[in-house]
Amino acid sequence: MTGTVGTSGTVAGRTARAASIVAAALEILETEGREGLTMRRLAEAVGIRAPSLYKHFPDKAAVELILIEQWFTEAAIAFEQAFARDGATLATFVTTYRAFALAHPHLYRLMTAGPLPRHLLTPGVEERAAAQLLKVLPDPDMARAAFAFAHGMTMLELDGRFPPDADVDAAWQAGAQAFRLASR
Amino acid sequence: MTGTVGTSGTVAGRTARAASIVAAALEILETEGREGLTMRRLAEAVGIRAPSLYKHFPDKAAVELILIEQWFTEAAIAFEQAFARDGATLATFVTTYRAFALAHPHLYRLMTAGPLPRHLLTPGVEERAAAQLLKVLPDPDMARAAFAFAHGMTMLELDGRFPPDADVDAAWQAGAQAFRLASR
DNA sequence: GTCTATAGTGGGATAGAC
DNA sequence: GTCTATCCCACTATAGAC
Repeated sequence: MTGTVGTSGTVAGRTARAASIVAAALEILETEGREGLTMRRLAEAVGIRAPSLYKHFPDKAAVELILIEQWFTEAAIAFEQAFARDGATLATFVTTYRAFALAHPHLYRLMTAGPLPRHLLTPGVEERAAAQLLKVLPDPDMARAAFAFAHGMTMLELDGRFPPDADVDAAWQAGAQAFRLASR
Repeated sequence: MTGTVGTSGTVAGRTARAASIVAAALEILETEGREGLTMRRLAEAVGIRAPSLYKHFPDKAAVELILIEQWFTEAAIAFEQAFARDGATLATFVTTYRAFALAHPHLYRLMTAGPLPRHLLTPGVEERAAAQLLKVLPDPDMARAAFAFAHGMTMLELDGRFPPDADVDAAWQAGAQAFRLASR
């Protein structure tokens, strides 16, 4: 039981081929980054020719959007599990945030680069992720500031912007401490 | 007295033509963004053909590097002046930081995207900008955290990632408040 | 649903004449 | 220092046969 039915069986409303395209896209993105994810490269990984991809997705953005949606949900689940395991604290939040981003740097960039096409996202996907932070920082403005801190730290870390001698761990902790103080 | 001497007079060690190329590059970058800045487009703005650019700069990266250097210095000056005028406070820092980034969004992206080629930067350029923040937040870890906050807010704001109903001003203030509390 | 062929666009950079 | 000509690369996407 793999969930497929013949050659056009569906899993979550997508054909098996479409699912394999998304899987390949994830693999390429994670190993080669966003520039590495081209329609030619993607087709090659799946074992077909590039034009055939357009029988399954209208364009490249559609493939990327599915990755983004999938991983918003993955992130929300990661936060939910971490909170259940280690307690819903700011420390847990930043630790989980950082670990997620460092484990999937290219995916993280894809998810956070440019405007979010909210009108194309499944409703609730974004809220589910955001709700986790609001659990530990109920004030929306403070929560957004803390989110910005986490995002900024992540980008600076991924982009290698901190000087070689910087103690990045300590900076994460200092920021968490600041927002902990402010939330009391 | 414009500082030029004949057709190859130098200003700060660069020829007049090279200076006009950099000026045009800035203009294009600010109005059309980083993708708009191509060697063809740049040459057109200067009034020459693209291959001629390579008589003045080894490659495109060299042109971008000069812009980055120039504007690191501009940013440092902006902070120094703001501190002198409004006092060296965290509030002045975030206000100046945000204003600078919003006034030059494409330049800001260029300056902060990807690894800093430190070995190519004039020594002291980066330090001068960083020193300003250390005046108000002497602990280097806390300073880095506050810098990450400012960078994150800026990127989220420039990328249009905040929901339409978010009070971005309030988020900036909340973050500033958090780091102010933590620095006491 | 897959293919071949190709359109259309754009980019950075070099060679060599003047 | 400028030009013309050109290379070589890459990309997204479409048309139409099978």
